[in-house]
Amino acid sequence: MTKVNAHVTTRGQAVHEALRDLVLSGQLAPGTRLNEIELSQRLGVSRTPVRAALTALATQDLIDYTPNSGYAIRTYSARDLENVFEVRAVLEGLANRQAAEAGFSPEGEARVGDILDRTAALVSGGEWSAQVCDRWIELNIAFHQAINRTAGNQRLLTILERSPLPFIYALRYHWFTLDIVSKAHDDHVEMVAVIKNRQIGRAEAIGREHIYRTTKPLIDKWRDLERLQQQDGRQIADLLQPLCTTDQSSDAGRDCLV
Amino acid sequence: MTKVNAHVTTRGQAVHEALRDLVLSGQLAPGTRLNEIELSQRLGVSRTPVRAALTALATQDLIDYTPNSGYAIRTYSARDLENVFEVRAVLEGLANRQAAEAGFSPEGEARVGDILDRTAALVSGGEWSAQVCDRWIELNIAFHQAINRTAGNQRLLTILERSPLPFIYALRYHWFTLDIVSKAHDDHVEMVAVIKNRQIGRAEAIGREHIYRTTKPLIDKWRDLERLQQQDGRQIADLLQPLCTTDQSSDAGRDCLV
DNA sequence: AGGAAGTGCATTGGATACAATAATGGAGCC
DNA sequence: GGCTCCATTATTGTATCCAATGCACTTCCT
Repeated sequence: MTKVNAHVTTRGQAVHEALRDLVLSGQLAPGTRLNEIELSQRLGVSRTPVRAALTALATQDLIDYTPNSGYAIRTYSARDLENVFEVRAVLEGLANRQAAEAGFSPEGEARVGDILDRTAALVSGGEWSAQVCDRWIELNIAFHQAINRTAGNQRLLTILERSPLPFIYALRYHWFTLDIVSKAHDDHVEMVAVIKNRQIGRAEAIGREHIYRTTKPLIDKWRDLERLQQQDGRQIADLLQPLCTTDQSSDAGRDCLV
Repeated sequence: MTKVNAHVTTRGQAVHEALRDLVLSGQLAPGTRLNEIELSQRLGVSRTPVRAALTALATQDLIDYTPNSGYAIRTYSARDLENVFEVRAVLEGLANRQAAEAGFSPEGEARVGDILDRTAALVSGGEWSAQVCDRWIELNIAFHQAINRTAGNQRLLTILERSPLPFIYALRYHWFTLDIVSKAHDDHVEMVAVIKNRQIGRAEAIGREHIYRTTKPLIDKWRDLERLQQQDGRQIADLLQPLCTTDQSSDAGRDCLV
């Protein structure tokens, strides 16, 4: 789709990004083994850069690694998800607090305002489709990036950007509803106002709460899936399939890197 | 010293641990390039496991990586350090809060009590030497591990254990004084009491403050070094050397892994 | 028939050879 | 004398080969 690989200089990095997207897209069921040879053939490179990428991904906890056995798509329990978001909540709280302490730069304020306007237009439109949802996700990511950048904490920025909401992206059209998205937007508006007013304590609290509120539906849904799994004896992967009917066509066709 | 490598099954993992210790020990000056061939010869393996280890360490932000150029010991500014500890503070706060929510297990409570007793004995002894300091560091790490384990948040545990206080260990004998260590111990005692009483809000606040208090002297010291660097035009590495006169003999002699 | 040991295969781990890139030094030119 | 360009060299990036481990299947023994 887009030519984002301009800054990539080595095959290892290119494979790293490709596999990262593959894992995050949720196209691979949890537990799926990642065969080095298969991946290298699929990507048109040797095993060496594939192994480098797998090492990096495993270090980031995006995939599981078992010595002398290999790599596999990570399996998340509902408890795992809860933990991930609990951590993220306090980190976003910190980001908001530090953003309120630092205050917006003129450019940052303009950018955030622009993002909010676009989001408002999208949400108030009343219609909700896969395209709109994807567009909203983009704006949402851009918004949080802008806030986190305002905080001026490089370390925090790195951690937040490196721990994306995992494979859950596959659930996005079921997770995000117009209702949830509207509430999220209200949160965003309030966050910006509080940061502008330099209300440090409130900024942190709102940042935290925003994550809890937004992710609770997802955790609940995941817990339901776990329950179903135990009742039916089916794998989560099977239960997940019916939800993964979104267009994966756009992601196909990038078998080769060069 | 100890036989900790029992769980290591591949050379790559062994090299990873060895290089990790090397980096964290602070024996290498910031900016020092990590030559793959040199490292492989020094460790008695080929470049392959060395590269795997370097990839992992760079992913963990313990070293810098520049494509087609190589890896180097990371350089921390005082601001970087501050950011690292700001993040750690909120994470330790979360750990304490969740520990207070969960409460101690009988074994956990016994273990924490034991650690506190030993620390109290060490601190109240009144004497302070490199050996005592090292012993205290062990107890300190064990204490925080015990607390973090009580929180029952695997994700949090992983992040905290993977972002150790960087190469600063080299400064430990100058950073930790009997005064600071005593105050830290008082914090620990209070933390345990608050967790036992299930005072959730206080637990979080104390966990945060504990990190801020403990690390502030280090950040100040680092900032002084930066100032000296600008005045004298000398590199931080040079200014750091006089402080690194601790016994490095114990770390020598592990040139070969097997 | 059930279990345990052994054999063969698939896959990962490690070493080495080769290619590509960047840094360094010197020589030539302005 | 200084600057630029080119060539050489050192180092990283990639591919391939070999070794070692683990797993599954078979087979044999009880």
